[in-house]
Amino acid sequence: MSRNTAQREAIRTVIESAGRPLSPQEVLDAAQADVPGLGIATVYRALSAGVDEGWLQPVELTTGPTRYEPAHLSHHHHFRCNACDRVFDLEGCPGNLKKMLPPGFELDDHDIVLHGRCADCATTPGG
Amino acid sequence: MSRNTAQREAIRTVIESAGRPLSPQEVLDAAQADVPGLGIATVYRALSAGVDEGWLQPVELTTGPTRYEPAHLSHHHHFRCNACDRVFDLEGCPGNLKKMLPPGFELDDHDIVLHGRCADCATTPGG
DNA sequence: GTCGTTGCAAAGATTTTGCATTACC
DNA sequence: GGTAATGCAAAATCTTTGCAACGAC
Repeated sequence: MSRNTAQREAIRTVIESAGRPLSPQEVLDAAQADVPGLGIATVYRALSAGVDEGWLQPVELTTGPTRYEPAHLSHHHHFRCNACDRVFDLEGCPGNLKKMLPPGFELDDHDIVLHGRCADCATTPGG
Repeated sequence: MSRNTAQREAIRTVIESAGRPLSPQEVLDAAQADVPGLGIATVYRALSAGVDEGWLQPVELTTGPTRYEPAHLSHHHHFRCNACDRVFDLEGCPGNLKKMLPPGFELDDHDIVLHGRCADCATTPGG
């Protein structure tokens, strides 16, 4: 039976309120505001526990470390900003990807990652 | 000026004849048939040099290490087999991904990775 | 009090770098 | 012969694990 520690509560709150997928390091940086002594190993363990418990899902990207976001979100894809390295959720899905498969291949799942500049960075002249 | 060493020639031959993107470890395993003493560091350096020289491109996937394939291939996407861990090239592209972007976001590039079982593994009963 | 959780540090795994030696041009 | 490239091993980065101490229930 899992316990409600200050560390895990802080980690969960950070993820639920982020509005976008976070990397373990981003989770650590944000959660340390609540729990100063928090260690990165605890973050990894809490993320792993969250996935096991079902409320958290990993977001595998083509760039950088795995991010994590709440599992209650419906099917969607992701955008990574080349300037600030943040990842954002996108709505919609092109669908009909089976037509890309060679004969005999079976499709289970798919990932789509768009790259570019987020609204914040697109309006920044120098960045 | 770069030199034509047996190591780099073996590495390049392996990649050009593979027909699918290879990981550094796959390149090492295959190229060691030609150059027995080949080391992994040499593979990484040769791959990096190939990207710099323009004939090689990295394939970033949502799972596992970066793969590499020849740069002369036209726009395409990838399929990773969950059973044998190999990656295959796919033809086609859904296109019209801009409609997924939130307001103010700028699209530079995109990756699509399909997951499932390749033709070889789909017909294997137990695998 | 029990036992899941934590924080530190050490260990893995993957990729990069330092350096003396090798070998292409 | 000059110098890019190699191979080994050490380092760097990211993630996992061991273990003694802590603290939720």
